[in-house]
Amino acid sequence: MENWDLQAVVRGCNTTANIDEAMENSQIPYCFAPLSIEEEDDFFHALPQLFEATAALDELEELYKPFYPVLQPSAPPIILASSMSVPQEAITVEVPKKLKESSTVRKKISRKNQSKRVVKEVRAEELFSDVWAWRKYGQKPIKGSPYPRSYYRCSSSKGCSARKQVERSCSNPETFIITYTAEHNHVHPTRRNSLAGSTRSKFPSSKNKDNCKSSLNSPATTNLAASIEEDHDVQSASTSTVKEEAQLLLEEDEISHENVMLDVMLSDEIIPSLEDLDRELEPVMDGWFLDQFSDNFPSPWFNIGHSNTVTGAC
DNA sequence: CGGGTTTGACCGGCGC
DNA sequence: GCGCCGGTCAAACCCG
Repeated sequence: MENWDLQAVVRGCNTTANIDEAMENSQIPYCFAPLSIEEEDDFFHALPQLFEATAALDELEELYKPFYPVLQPSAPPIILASSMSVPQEAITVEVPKKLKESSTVRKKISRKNQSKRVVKEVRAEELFSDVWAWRKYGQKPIKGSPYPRSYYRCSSSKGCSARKQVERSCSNPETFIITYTAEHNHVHPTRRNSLAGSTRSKFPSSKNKDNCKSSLNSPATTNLAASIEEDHDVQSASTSTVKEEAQLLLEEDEISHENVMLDVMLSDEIIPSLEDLDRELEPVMDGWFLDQFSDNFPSPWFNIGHSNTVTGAC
């Protein structure tokens, strides 16, 4: 049985001024992996060629912009889908499709939006680490790949045409290829997930005979990750946790004060159970988390709250 | 009831 | 023109 690592916290609010400044000066998209402070210094001093590639990075950043969260002026930067220990590749793909005029407007728009794509390769725990809420609308087996491709559209805002395809990498089954298409037509999502009705367990007891998914219900985003596992016949512990979700929400609360009411509502649902979980699992998880990630994050970020993951009980 | 996932059907693009 | 393939739709169902 394959055990997925806990879904890592891949989005951090780095509040240190030097890091903010470094990120701005370097023109590196926030979605790139965070470095420790020491690594960061080494990074920018030892790689002059990096700055020669600024133009290329600018282009990359431009292509990434649609997927950036729009921050409040006073908000710290968000690191989107950063990698913990695995280098993250992000390439843009110009799709040279000769798109014919479609018979319907809807189809036309849909196809048109595929003219530019952003492809990322991420680990399972990073699949749904962005700030947007995604709703699955399809899944297809792909020829030449043993794994199906799942199709998601943004549910953060009605009418948003942003789409996301998730497919497990053939060459490295531990990673997933995420292809973003189209753009979000709204700014920061009002909620990370549309929660109404979505807190149901992905694994109802009647269908749960084969797996030992955590009984912890978690918001849709978590269920999406679980869905991916199930899609690929992977039995595992829960990859994400309500605890992490709560941490993310707390971070978002710092980012967007306009969402205070919504976050409070969510926190009310989640936090009490988290405290119980925390008491039980903290001794184990703190040690594990520190071992896993303390070397991969700048300490300011890490201090925000490192005990924000929970294992599923398998 | 509303928002989620699942999944078979449908449609357009493309190669032969 | 035909068939394959990928992307999307939408009905059915699930869940709190």
